[in-house]
Amino acid sequence: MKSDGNKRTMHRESIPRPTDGELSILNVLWQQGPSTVREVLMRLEPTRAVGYTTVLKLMQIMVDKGLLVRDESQRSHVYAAAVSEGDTQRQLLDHLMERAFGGSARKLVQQALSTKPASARELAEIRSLLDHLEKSAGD
Amino acid sequence: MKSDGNKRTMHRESIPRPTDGELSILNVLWQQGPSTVREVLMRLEPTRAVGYTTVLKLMQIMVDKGLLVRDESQRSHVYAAAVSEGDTQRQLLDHLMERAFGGSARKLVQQALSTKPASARELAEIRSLLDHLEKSAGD
DNA sequence: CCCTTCCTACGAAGATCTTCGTTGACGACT
DNA sequence: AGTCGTCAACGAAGATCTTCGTAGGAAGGG
Repeated sequence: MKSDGNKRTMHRESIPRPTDGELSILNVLWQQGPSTVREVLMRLEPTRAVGYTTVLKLMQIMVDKGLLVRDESQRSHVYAAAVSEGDTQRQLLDHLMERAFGGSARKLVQQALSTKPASARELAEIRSLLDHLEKSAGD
Repeated sequence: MKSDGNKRTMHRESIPRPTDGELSILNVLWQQGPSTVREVLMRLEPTRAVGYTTVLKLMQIMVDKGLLVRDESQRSHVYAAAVSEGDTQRQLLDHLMERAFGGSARKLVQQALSTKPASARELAEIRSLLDHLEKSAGD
């Protein structure tokens, strides 16, 4: 019995921001593509002390939340990220910008750059990005 | 009876990252300086639906955590931020950078700038910051 | 003095996040 | 068929965050 019955009928209602634990799982899935719980665990274990059922539970919850999708055709279910890395980064960044930087991208960027100085090449890349933005920004 | 007895003996053990609720209170204290619970509530109410005791409790917990300091010499205790806005921003940003951007400041900055384009003046300010950084960054 | 108002302190409830033990099912191997 | 390893499902526990009701003390006015 497939128990839960996936809530296909559930309205898409914006997907919630992932927690730190969820993000560590998403990072694995973004990096290595669709994976089983075991495969995610293998990747997580070196850096985290975490049990199999813990990861399983988390990933099941993430399916409910809409963060992951699951393929149950195999005995070992295969999970995949249902949200893109970029969208997630944007969402988390926007949230932080609002809560801690008064919505100012400038303050955030300045803080980010002064905290962890990038390499000369990275700075050049950012500068290049600025060039692009400057063309379209009217103030 | 001062009840709790401030843990002067407690080691300073790094101060925890503030939660969203705590951040909204810190924002008030950073903006208007040391304030009573009532004063913080006044500032919060327009945008949030929150009760007096809720804010009181939160601020008391924040004192325990080391996020705020309290002056009890008045009947209405006066609270002040014990952490600077910049330090807090840096802490939150570093955390997000690690968890969601693989520690890359460049990716974070690019995402931030492309999400919410700054004005021409802001871009110029960032460019100026880059000039400074380039001088000191050797890579 | 008593009453009203404002304050702190306390405890508890509900929500969410994280963790894991246990159970029952499946599959392969003997 | 019996055994062993692996898996999903479930439930429960502990931690943290947020909320607020209630109680008791302090201050000020009548």
